[in-house]
Amino acid sequence: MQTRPKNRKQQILDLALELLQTHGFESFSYQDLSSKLGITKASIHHHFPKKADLGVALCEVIQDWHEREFTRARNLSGSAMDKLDAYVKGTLRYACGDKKICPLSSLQADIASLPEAMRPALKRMDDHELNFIAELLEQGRDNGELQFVGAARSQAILFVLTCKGALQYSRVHGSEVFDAAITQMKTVLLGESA
Amino acid sequence: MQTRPKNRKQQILDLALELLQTHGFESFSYQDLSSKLGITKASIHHHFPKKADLGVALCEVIQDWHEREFTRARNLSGSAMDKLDAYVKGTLRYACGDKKICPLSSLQADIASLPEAMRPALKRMDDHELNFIAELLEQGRDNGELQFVGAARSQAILFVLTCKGALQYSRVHGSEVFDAAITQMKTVLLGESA
DNA sequence: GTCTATAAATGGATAGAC
DNA sequence: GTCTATCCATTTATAGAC
Repeated sequence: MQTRPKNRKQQILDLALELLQTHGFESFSYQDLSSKLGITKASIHHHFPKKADLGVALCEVIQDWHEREFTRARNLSGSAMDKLDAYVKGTLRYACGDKKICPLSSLQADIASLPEAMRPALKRMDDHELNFIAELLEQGRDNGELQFVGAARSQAILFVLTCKGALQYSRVHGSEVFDAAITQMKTVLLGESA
Repeated sequence: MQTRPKNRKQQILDLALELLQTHGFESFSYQDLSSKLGITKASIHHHFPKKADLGVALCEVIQDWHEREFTRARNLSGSAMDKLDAYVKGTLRYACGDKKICPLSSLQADIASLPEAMRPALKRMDDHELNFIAELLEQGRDNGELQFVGAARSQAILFVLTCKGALQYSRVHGSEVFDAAITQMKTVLLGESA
């Protein structure tokens, strides 16, 4: 309802994140941002002088979001599967929607053209996420709730790749692919009894 | 050794495919092609007037490659797992290498900015590939070699997403991720006895 | 913080000579 | 089939007024 938004910088970041997830970092321009926000390109440059600056700021946004979401999922009172579900449905699916993919997947796809400054941040976030999922899986196996062989980290890789790949496929083929992938994944983890 | 290559058109397509896998369709230019091939942009336009034409031709190249590879894998005398392995190591891994991802993954990532004419081709190829893997999985389950629950198509989704996601991750994090993902995947399919 | 104006580079594309 | 030359639009980025 406010004509003058309290924080223009945040507004730019919000839109940039959306465009990152729908089009990719190299495929949206300051033009896109300025026209959709109703301000000029020069104004965007005032907040983020170079596109690499915007990219680094975007990485911080994603990192903060991950930390909040991981803490939220960890603190749930339910089972390990409930927490994994909170990650998949709450974090990934909610933040992505039908036309968006995971921001980290988007950055990975553009890796060859990405500003140098963004790469360490990307690696760090990927690792952070993988560790979080591995922790939940380990927990679930320890209390007899989940079943899988080998290192929790290996199973975490399988889990994360499936979720993110499912989002990418769904954007092209519809959400049934996402549902099929997640259901199959859960069935396997719960011991193949279904 | 020939100074005048027999088929310039094919040479352009070969390079374009590589750039598609390393940088993405929107991230390589006629400039890139021309400088690396030692001819001018105008010459590339002679063979492919618009970039969408090049894109459609690229889809045909990928489709042909899939058909050859799928036939090759089907005709192997080994087990279902051997055929899946031929797909993973022979088709995907060989064609992608350390710095390349699956061309279909690359196109999926760029879907929002892709020329209209390429989209139906992408959907068709994704389906074709999924059907092929589902067929191998079904075969393996029927002869008692592989174990999984539910529809073969659902398990095929899991399988394909894992392989392609692993390639994408490996480009950023190194090939250990690829190996870990594939090993874990196979262990699950072989009945979790390892 | 936002604007106008503009620079400098790049990308896709075409015309016409050889 | 390849070249030179050129066009037009877009993109990143900067200078300076308000």
